[in-house]
Amino acid sequence: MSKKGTRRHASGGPTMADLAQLAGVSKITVSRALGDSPLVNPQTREQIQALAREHGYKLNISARNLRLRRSHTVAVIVEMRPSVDRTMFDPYPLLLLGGISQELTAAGYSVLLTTRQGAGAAAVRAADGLILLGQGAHQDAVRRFDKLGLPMVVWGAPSSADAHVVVGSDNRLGGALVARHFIALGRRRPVFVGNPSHPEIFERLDGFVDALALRGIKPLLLRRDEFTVDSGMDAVHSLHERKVGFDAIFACNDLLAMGAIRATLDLGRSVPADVSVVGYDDMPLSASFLPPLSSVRQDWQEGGMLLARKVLALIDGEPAESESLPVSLIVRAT
Amino acid sequence: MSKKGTRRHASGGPTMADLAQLAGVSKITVSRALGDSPLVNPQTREQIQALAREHGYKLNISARNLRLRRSHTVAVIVEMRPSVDRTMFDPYPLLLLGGISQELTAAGYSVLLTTRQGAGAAAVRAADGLILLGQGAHQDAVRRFDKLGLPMVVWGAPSSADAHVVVGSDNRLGGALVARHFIALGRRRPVFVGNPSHPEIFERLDGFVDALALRGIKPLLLRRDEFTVDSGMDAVHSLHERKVGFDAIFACNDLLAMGAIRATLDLGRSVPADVSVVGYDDMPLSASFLPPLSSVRQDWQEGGMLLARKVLALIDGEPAESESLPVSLIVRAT
DNA sequence: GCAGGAAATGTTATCGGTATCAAGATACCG
DNA sequence: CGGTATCTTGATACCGATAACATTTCCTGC
Repeated sequence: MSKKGTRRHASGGPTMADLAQLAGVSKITVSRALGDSPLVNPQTREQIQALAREHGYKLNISARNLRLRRSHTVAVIVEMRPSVDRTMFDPYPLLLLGGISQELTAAGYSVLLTTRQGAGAAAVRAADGLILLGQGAHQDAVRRFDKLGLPMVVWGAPSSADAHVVVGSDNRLGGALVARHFIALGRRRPVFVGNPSHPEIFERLDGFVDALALRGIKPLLLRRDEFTVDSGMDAVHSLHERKVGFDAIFACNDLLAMGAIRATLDLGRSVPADVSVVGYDDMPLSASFLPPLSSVRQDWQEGGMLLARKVLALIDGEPAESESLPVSLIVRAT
Repeated sequence: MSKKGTRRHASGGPTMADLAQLAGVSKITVSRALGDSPLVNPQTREQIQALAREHGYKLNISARNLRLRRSHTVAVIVEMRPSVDRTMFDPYPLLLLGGISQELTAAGYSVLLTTRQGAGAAAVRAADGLILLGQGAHQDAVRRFDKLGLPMVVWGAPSSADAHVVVGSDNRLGGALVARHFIALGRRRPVFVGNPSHPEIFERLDGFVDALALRGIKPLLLRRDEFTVDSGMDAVHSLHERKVGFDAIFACNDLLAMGAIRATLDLGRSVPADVSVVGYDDMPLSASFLPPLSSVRQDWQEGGMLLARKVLALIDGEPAESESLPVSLIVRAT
């Protein structure tokens, strides 16, 4: 009596075959009904869908992926190791991930998260596409993944050397905005603080230098590898010790900027009367810093969504080009 | 000449069947050889593995998962929407993710990242296990995922109401540490600033209150829903307006603490001479704040790894219990 | 009344692996 | 030398879905 023929699977619920038997139709009809195919009679479709709900039917993705020869998955490879290369060490990557995730799930894709180390896993090679985050300083890594031959999009600064699609915020523009701001304020001796060996930072510097050059101004480059408050303070102190004059500071991160401001104040000079300071990233804290910090803001979430849209385009065989997102200068008290 | 018989697949490389043909053996032997099964002749195995390398063979995970009836995947569901509920809005969740990812990939599992919104996707139901992050304020969401019947582990504060496995840092201990610190300093009128409707925060408050009660001290609860500097300043100002006396502040986040300190100084009182302040999370900036902020530190990465180990245990049918990670009070100038 | 066509459903094969059971080869035992 | 144990390999079926082609049913119009 209890032998109905269904629910014979140790683990997992009913399959399409089970539903088919219950509904008295064939597997393929169930498949079509659940996929809202116009090929099935609306009535039949309703009936089958109701049956599926009732029995808690769950599509087996592995089977579908196998048959369709695609995984409906995009692998996101991040550099998570907290290191001097701060890129993945602050809040923003999470927003980036959020944007990616939002856009991909909306398109019916899954997000497979991996670190560079774990990226040898078979699951990554099975992905339909790849998104690389925080690999800016590792061009070799980029090339390694490129060899997988998968549609790939990279977050960072566009590089003329390689031909992959790069999405990033417009770091050159960021630098230029700050330069123009300084020029408008009549500053003559600006300093750039940061690590230009990182491609994105280099772009900022480059845009900064170019825009200043239009007025015949040549900024001083003060290289600092760590993006911390202490490092920012240290930078200004070193300027003072070397008796180098300056009236404006462009720090390529808000923490550096805060340190620079504090050190400047320590030295008895006023911000912004004597020295203008602009940071980068506009972290939430910056607005409440004393004095409120001017900073360049980039839209990380939008960046994530754009990354996602580009891979999806590539996956669908459509062309996609590198793109830079606009940034904006938030002028506050400094 | 170019027709070798293999590589007839439009997309993707050779399959086991191809290798089998090349090696003159059967599919199953290839499967065994690549899986290092002791059933195959070592010589045959070498030969087949060499062949696989040479032809760039890639295992098709979907096929394997289908046959083995498991996905080797753990879904991580996060609350990404930046909201007043700050949980997923600061750097730390990324460290959590890092720990999770590291541990799971090491175990040969993949990490599927989803938001709560996208969590209806079939891919999530196909996962072997679930990890929930930042769902503290949404017990209903937890229950919803619980219904999937998958091995599940939640990050947050343990709840007596539900029976799932919870991993979190020991928030009660955090509160108690701060309380003891205040007691040792001879403080008598402590204030707690934060939003105790969030379970984790509530635990901090609870530990704080209990430890103070041992000395007959009853702290003032100052509820603040936003975890920002401004909110912290506002909190202290409201105390002042209401002419409420206080000599210690426990803010459940460093930004609140910074705001509180600043407002206190604005009111002409000294930190730490007149008022002691302790924050939570020990963000990188806190050490360089002026004055350097005392804060409770939790090990997020270790938390992530622990979460991962727990799900893996559950997946393997082993028991797992809720666990709290120790926290430590970093005493600085405040 | 029957050809022609649209609509609905079914049959069969297939995606790429792996478990099961069977079988051939080789070695070892008394 | 027959019998059994060990090692190695293979044939077959199957996981659960879908594509391609086949079939049936039911209309429509001449």
